[in-house]
Amino acid sequence: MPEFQTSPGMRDILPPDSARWRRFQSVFAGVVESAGYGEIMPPLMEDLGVFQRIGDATDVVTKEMYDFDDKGGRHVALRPEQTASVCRAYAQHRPATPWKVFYAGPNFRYEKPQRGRYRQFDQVGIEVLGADDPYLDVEVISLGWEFYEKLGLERVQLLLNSLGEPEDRARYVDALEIYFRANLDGLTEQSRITLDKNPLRVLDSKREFDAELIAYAPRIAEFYSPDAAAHFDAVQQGLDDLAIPYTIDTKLVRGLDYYRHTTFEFVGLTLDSAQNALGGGGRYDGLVESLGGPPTPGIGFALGLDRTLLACDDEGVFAAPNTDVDVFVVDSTGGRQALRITAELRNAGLVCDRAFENRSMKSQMKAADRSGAAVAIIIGSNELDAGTVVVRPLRGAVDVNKQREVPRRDLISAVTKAVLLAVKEATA
RNA sequence: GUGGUCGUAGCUCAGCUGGUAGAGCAUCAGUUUGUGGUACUGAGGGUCGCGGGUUCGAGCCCCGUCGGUCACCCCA
Repeated sequence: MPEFQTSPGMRDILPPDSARWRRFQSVFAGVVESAGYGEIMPPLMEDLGVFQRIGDATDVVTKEMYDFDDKGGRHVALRPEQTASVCRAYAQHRPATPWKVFYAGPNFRYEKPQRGRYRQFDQVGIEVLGADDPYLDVEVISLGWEFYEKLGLERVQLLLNSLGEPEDRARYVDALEIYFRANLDGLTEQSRITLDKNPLRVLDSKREFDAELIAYAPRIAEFYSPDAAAHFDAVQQGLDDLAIPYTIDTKLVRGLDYYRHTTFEFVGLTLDSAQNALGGGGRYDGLVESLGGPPTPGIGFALGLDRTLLACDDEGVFAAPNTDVDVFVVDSTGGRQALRITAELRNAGLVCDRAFENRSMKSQMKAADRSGAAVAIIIGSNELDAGTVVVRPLRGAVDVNKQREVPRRDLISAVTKAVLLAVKEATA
């Protein structure tokens, strides 16, 4: 065992997984940029207070923050999510509205790690600040939906709910609390603790014992104001217009305190129920204000990379991209020729690799095969003397007769032709 | 944070009721003195997560600890 390993919940993303991650983020960027979203890259670390605005009833804020005093005595924290940073940035820079941004990058939460849950975890997401239009809710949700489609995922379910206006939500919370307090016998110990902290979250319990009481609990829909009901209706109509299927889930209350109106979650149906949330979001307000900005409505979502990739694995879609090279240069004269030839080929736009340490030709050919290259360039003392190189197709059966010796100056054109031919044969 | 479970070569794992460590794959080399996929031969590679204890003797038993994983919790 090596002396040092990654800390718990932290890991190295190695090739070819790293290429998959990068493609994941670029597919996401493609989807949201097509809708006019620009990337925001907030710092990894902010004043602790920025994140405390998320809500002091949440574990994310109270127990899971990576916070410390920096050398200047500032109490800072690694971001546990990015919505708060986006709102802080809005309050700080005051961009024109609606401000549509997306982000991609790591967040940090000090949790006990599990599969699909890490202390450093990547999310992609979008936020829109400064517009309170139900059709914006639909746009945001549809972009998440479209992203899953682009990845190739099919077993994804969209759960939808509305928490109403803040006053609706408050009245509902009161009613819930009264209901649960009158029926404490029907709640598990855990749920009673949750009830003290945040009655809404009792609805989230997946414990069987709680199920019956939750099933007969008051419904948020009974508390909607006319405006809230109209907003929610418009969102549903919009989703219908776009033929995006959704399931109303009145028990869907998001983890963080600042949500109101529309909330939604994307669930991976192939995943175990405890870890099946691929992403979620909703409409919020008060957050910008609490960070020193003007009252500003916001909506957004965040999608977790890890679980989404697990879902992709389950469905056999969005595999790691092929990282094979086009050409592999075999040089049995010591390596200097390979140095010059690879430089030439790369200049011409070809992806190529070579062997080092002057290994035997057989060994270099093996490396060429392993590299996945379509073509090998071989140069030995004969070719060096004759001013030629050997162009050898590598796909298919081993057959020395398929290779050609060409003048050194025809290298680029001969290789390009051979690579194209190999690609054509592969797709035929 | 609480509980269950696992931790042997780079990877996946085997190792009987305790008797001083094995396979497959991978790597390197050779069979083939200039040519890859298959085959054959050989080589390198392990303080059995770490630390204590019991024992004549521990990969195996006991305690602790670290890490993975699962459930709870929380959440993406």
